[in-house]
Amino acid sequence: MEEINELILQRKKKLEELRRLGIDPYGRPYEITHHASEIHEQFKDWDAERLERENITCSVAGRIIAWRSFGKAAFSHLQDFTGRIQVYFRKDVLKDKYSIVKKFDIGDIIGVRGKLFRTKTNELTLLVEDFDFLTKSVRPLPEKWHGLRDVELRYRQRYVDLIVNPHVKETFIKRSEIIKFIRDFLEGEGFIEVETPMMQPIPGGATARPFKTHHNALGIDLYLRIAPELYLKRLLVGGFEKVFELNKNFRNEGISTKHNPEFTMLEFYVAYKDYNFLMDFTEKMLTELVKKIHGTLKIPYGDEVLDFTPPWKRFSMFEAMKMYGVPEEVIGDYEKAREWALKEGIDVKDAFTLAKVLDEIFKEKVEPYLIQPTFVIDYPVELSPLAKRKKDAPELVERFELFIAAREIANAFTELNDPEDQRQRFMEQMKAREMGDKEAHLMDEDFLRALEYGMPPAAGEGIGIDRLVMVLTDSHSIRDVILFPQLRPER
RNA sequence: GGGCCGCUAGCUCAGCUGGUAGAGCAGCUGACUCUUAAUCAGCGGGUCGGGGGUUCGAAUCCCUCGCGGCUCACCA
Repeated sequence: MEEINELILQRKKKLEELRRLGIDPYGRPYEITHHASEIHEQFKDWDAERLERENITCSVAGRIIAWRSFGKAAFSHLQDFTGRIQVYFRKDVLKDKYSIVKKFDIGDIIGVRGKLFRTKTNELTLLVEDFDFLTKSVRPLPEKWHGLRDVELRYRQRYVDLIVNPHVKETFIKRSEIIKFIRDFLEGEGFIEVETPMMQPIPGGATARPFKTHHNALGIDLYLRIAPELYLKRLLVGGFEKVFELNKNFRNEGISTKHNPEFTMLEFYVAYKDYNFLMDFTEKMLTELVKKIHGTLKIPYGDEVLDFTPPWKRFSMFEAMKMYGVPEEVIGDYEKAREWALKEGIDVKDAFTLAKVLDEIFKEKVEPYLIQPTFVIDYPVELSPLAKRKKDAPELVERFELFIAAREIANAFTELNDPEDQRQRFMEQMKAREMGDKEAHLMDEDFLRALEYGMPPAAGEGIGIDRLVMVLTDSHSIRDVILFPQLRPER
């Protein structure tokens, strides 16, 4: 995309002038002694006299983000990954080389070396004694006060967003810390990280529509996975007792502030445990995570304060519904439930069973109010074709969902390991699919074969990492926690 | 996919009931060796998202297409 723009032409002209002066505008490695924040950290308590006396020389490299020039001297701020540092150029120090300084533009990347001092206003500053030109920037950056506001540009040109909007970088650093913490925590608990197919012949493990692709050499269609679940459970059959996978899933559905077509999911499985164990485990893992990231268990989210202090509330799905005003008789009767839902203005036109109607009512009447961390447990079997039935209530399964800030953050259950029951559940899903439910699960004979070899009793959980990061970074769109969210191509 | 809102200079934004497209920052030229939204003087910069229509005349009104945001529906 070659555009003719006066500002770009001016900068390209300066680039040629640099070449004429013998400067490589796209430079070489540069040896630094400090990052910007390290200088501030190390010398924050040093006053002007001490800096003068001890004659500290250091070198930093970064992008010029501010420029104030006075003819024979200039102040600038350099920005590196860690922060900003003021630097000071003087003609009497740099002599002939000062003519190059005059060619600098905001956005250029340079390396500087010199003495630290404090200005009249006490700002820690580097008096440049020598510098190397490292990279010419031929495109003008957004302006210094307002930065880049246009959300479309922020997502399309995330590189610019990252340069000029500091909190964006902080969010993604936090994201990295969150993921690292989870990996470390699970490994500390004896879990093994595995990688299972992203391209699957039968997309399973979730109710969702997949992306389809094609393998030429094999001559088969494949699907980008909607979940790794069925493969991870095959590993339980194979003898793994604690496994996890932390990677992307793909779902061919709408895009919204809570949905990106590719998103990051943690799934982990533990043999010989049930969903009660997972609730305690999740509470422990997330509590420690929040403490690590925020240093406290009470964190802001929009206008709310989320309090992660354990123990978290635990209600059954039906209890929760009653608590939020759903009449008891509605919960046990399809016709009554449907009637009540319609009266309340809830869309149940595609809900042909009691469980589906109750699910709709729950989403409308309960979910929006689950601000504080809350486990909702014991779901209808029909909504959970891979979960084990409750012993004393076989129409329910041992399953929980964790809600935080009215978002489903985790979904977990005691795994169904009876191959005959599993086959029945698949059959029912096939029936639903024939009725037009495009998201119903597909029959997976190989998975059933694996169960027939025997999968130990186990519990498994999925945690939506992007949503968790949203909650922990006070982000209100999933696009703010995904570096390059999916957009329509530019035209 | 539906509804609402937006798209004007590199960036952030004005532009009224249709009448010669503006500001700030950034840029260019000049002055200036402790500034930090530096200052002072001068200058340049536009397919007003694209296309079509109405009109003597359209950034402005109408139609259409594109891209985005919010929201509803589906989902995690």
